[in-house]
Amino acid sequence: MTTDPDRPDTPAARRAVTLRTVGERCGLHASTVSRALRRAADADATAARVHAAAREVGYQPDMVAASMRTRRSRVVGMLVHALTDVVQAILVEEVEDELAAHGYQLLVVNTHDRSAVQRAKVELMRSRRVDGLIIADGHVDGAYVDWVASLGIPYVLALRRAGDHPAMVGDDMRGGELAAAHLADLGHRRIGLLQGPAYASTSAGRAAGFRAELARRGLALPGGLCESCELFARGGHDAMARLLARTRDLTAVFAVNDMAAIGAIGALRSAGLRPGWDVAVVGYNDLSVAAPFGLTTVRGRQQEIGRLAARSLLGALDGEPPRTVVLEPALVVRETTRPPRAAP
Amino acid sequence: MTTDPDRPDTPAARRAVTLRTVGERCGLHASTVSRALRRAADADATAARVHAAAREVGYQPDMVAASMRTRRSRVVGMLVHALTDVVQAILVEEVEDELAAHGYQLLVVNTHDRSAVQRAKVELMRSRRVDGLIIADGHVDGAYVDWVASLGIPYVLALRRAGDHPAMVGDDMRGGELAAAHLADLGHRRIGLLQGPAYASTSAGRAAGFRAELARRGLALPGGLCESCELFARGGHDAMARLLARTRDLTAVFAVNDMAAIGAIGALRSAGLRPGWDVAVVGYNDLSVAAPFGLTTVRGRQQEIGRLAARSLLGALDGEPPRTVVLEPALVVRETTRPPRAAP
DNA sequence: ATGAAAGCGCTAACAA
DNA sequence: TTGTTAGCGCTTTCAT
Repeated sequence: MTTDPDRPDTPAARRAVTLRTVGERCGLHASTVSRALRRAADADATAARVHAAAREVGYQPDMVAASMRTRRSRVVGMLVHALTDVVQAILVEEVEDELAAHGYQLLVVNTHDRSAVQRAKVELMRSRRVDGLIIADGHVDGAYVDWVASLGIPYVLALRRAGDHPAMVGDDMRGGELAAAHLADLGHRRIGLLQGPAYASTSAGRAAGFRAELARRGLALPGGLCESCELFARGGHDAMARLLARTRDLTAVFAVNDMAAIGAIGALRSAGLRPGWDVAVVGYNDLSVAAPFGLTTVRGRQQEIGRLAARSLLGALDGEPPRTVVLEPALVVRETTRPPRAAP
Repeated sequence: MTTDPDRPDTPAARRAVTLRTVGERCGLHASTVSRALRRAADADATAARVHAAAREVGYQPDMVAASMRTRRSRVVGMLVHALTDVVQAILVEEVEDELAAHGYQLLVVNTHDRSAVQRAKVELMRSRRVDGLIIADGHVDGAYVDWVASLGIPYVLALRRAGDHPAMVGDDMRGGELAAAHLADLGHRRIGLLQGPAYASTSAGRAAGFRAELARRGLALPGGLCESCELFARGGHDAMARLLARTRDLTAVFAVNDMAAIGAIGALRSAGLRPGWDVAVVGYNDLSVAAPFGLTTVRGRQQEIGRLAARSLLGALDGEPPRTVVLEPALVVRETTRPPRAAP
């Protein structure tokens, strides 16, 4: 292989192609090259010359070096509790797309909602000099987010709120009300609730709104009709099974997210009950799995939340203080909700 | 606020706490501090002293600077086609956990399986000086991965294979055979196929194995019983609907992934057919949604694939050449497969 | 407009 | 063991 040290432009032979390399190629100083490269290729004669030379020697900017010098990494950190929660995955996907469109990259971490992990990973990301943080695993007790805020790094919450920290969220309380109102309007009176962890404002808000709306209608939730569960299919399945083991005297159930609802549907079928006909089911989020299941649900608007969170953080990096945005939910009625068999 | 420039140890007042700061604090040179900090806090007297001083001044290593100096970023890049594909999310989650346990961080990008995006993002990650790449969006036509390989950066494929590039995958061909054998053994003769994109070795392999096993039994797939679809719920739903619009003369269907199978189940129900009883359904991956649906499926072992990919890349970073590992699939029989109504 | 020089924070050679 | 020095590749004064 002919490896001329003066022209290391075959990809395999490349070694440290820097601004200096480009400069030598076109007889200019590295600093001039740096400036010219920031201009468009057709801005002026030198810019054109420099861009051409850069291409010829296969120059690739070293963003690590640039980060070091400018103190801006153009990397954003994002904390999720688990990527396998489809809602969190949607957020990450939207955030990554939006950031990429603005020249930023994304460092994601799973925290499994464990506070020691949350803090450790924030520290790690700060070591990496991320420009800002998107927090999708916030806890209502503000300790964690308060701490992040105290670090002085730009941040914004997504999906879940915590205290008065800037957050892009859905109106979960309102969504819970919509679910309750819908079932009550259909004539249901004994309605079960599958709720999630209290530390997540999403599940807590939905459950609270649901209970409040029922109470407003004089239908306060009977004690035995509430189960806590983890918000994925198996969790919803098991919780519904436990509930049914205790009583079958119910005609509807609201699960605070779609996966739990789908699990519940499975449990109903196993128990010989037909979802929709024997027991109405309402979920939350309107994931794409909801439609083929005919699941009545509440639109969670997580794509928009992801986009907004990314844009909001980008804004914060430009000095605009982030504000909280609350998106209005909407009920999506499908086949799993019908009036009770023996409507009053 | 009292901001003593000599002791900027209140978090709010912190500004550039470097090794020098720590050194000044304990009367040692920055390089000595650097070395001491790499030792355990209880290794020796100076180590203890330095660790204490570092804690006092709130020192946090600057990994950007370290990367620049060492030419190792301790960041790994990962390419997925979409995070909202649960299988990809599982891979990312496992990879992130495994990398974190070894002090590495993860930069994820969505490529939507578009080759221009794949290349652009690989370049971006290289600019960021990632130590290696995990490719979960490989295409069977090797062009993309061949190109990555030519860059000389350590890499390993996950889930999908391409040419002879090192990959951690399931035996998709074998899995397709298992599905076909199971349905044929139950007595099904007219079996439909919902296949995915040909560029993914996963769907292509499963479909090929399925067809091969049927052929081996003299049950070659009738032309009208095959539909291509996008591998998520809506895609499976629509494909099944198209298939049913053409003919109802089938007693079983194999979808190359669970989400498509679930969509197909929805379409069957809409058409007044009972999944399992009127038309048997087999999926692929054994996602957690499969169980509450009673979906018969093939275990895809994506958690293991993610772990292996991460470990394999980590090994590659230590100089061990990665090897291809193929995991054996297993059939998981549930309620959506029964013998045909009028078994021959 | 371009060049020279400095320096971001770290680590690795080398020297003491 | 500890200190000194140099330099990773870039951007940004400052001079020219």
